[in-house]
Amino acid sequence: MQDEPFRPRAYERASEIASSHSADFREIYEKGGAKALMEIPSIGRGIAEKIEEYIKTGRIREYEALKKKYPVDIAGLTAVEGIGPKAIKTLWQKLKIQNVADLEKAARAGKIAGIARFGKKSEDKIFKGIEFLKLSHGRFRLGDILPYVRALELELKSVKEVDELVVAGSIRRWKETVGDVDILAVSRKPKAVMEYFVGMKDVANVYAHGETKSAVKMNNGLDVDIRVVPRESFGAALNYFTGSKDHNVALREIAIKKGWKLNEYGLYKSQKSKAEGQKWKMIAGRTEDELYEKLGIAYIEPEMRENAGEIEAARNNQLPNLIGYGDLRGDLQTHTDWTDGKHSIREMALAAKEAGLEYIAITDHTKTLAMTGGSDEKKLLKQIAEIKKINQEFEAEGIKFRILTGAEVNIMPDGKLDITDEVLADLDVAGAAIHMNLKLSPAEQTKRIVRAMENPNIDIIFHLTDRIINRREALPLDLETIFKTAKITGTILEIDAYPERLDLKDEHIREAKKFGIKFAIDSDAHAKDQFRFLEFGIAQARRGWVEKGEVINTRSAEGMLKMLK
DNA sequence: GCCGTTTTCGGCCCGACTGTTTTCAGTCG
Repeated sequence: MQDEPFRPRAYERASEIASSHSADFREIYEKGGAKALMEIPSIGRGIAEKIEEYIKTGRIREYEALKKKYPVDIAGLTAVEGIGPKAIKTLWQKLKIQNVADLEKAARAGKIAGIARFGKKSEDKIFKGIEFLKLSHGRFRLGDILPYVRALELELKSVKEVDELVVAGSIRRWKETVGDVDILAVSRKPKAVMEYFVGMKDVANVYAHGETKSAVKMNNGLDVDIRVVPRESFGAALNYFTGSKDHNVALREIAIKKGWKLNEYGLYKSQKSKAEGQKWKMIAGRTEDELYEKLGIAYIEPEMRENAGEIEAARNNQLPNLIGYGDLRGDLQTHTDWTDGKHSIREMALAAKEAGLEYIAITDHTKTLAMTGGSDEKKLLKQIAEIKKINQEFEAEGIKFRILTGAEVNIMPDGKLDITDEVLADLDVAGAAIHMNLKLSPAEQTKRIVRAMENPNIDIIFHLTDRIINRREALPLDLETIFKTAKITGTILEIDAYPERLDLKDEHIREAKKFGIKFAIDSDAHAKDQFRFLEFGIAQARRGWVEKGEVINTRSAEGMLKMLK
């Protein structure tokens, strides 16, 4: 708003670093002062001093002075589609608009159309923007919208002017929540594709309808963007449209250092000719592989493109060899109609086999999770016998599949378990998890988990942080202590693939890896069609840079069991 | 405000679409 383009970006970058940094800035400051903060990338003297001022006094004077100058809800107003800093400044100066409520009132009174550089259309757009803001869902959980997106993808692929089409953006990176859907298409008749796209029957609003780029909102509130490029630019466009933005910017900076230029159409080398001055010659862009190769770094999988060290790793040929989507041979957390699952042990096993697995562990809930009808020792022993029987039937019927016995044991507030060690010792796979008493202090929660891991019969901690995406915060845990204990006790940590959990999440997985911890990727299936969830877990593992060897259920049942306590 | 195997000063990613404009600024991704 003050015509300063770069300083705000520097602060924005610093704030992103702060929110994703594994250690708390306050602790870093207390240990090493402002100097230690300045060692963090994107934190220089200026911002380190601001952080210091904030830690010491609880406020930042410059920020408060700016707030006085513009007593305006900038974050709220920019959330209205089409409203940016310049518009906010004008609206404040001319109409004293401070927040979205003021904006709505002014638009309703027809006051906006009269201001310089605003017209009737701007006013309508603001109206619409506010309406959509009220309906806005924020970010969608990937698992909730992926089926819808795949149907949309199929529909668009069937359009005859579409030669090629792919869903890019955060969906291709398998980010756990999705802000909008980015679709890339190749077509020789982009206009026809655009017309089909904005005319789809589920479209609620058209934000933009251009020759090669359009944007709409669907009836379910999801924003979808499409972009059409020529075939020779497909790789560059795919890279550009997959993001993340930070990853793209970093790639462009590599190009610039070489004196080249990277955009969504390709990688270009400058050619000087006397007659025409500077010209750009395309040197890569048909495929992503070609693009990375020309930039001089190894190909980076979409799940890793967050500018979180992957470019450095690619430059040094130190990228991990990520676990693949077909690498799982078993599933170590599944539920049946013995507790809160929908289907029988046999049905679940056959569905797992159908999904390409060789074995599953049946891990129904235990007795203190009363609402699920959790098992006590007696019921567990009965289930063990039943599983043995089904395995024998399978053998007799020539069905090559193994069912392992197990449980999802409930961890009590003090870290004790609700099943005796004697019975736990009989199980093939004993997982433990927190389901209640979520309000304990970080120290108590951490102690609780540590105690469960120290039990020699507990092989795996299921969904460690107990978060529900978009609904429930992760437990406040001292992860360093937990990861250390997991390593020492040989406890496996689960990557729960249930789409609303995805727990551990990507950043925690990367952190856990540093301690040498092994993982299990489980569906947490409560019905026989839920083995499809495993791909979300694998994606999350890939986002955490996990290799096949670090996941115990990529092994055969025999090999996997040897990895347990 | 940050940063530096081209620089401690002078850069900072790049292009499409829209609206209000007669050539472009603002917004978005």
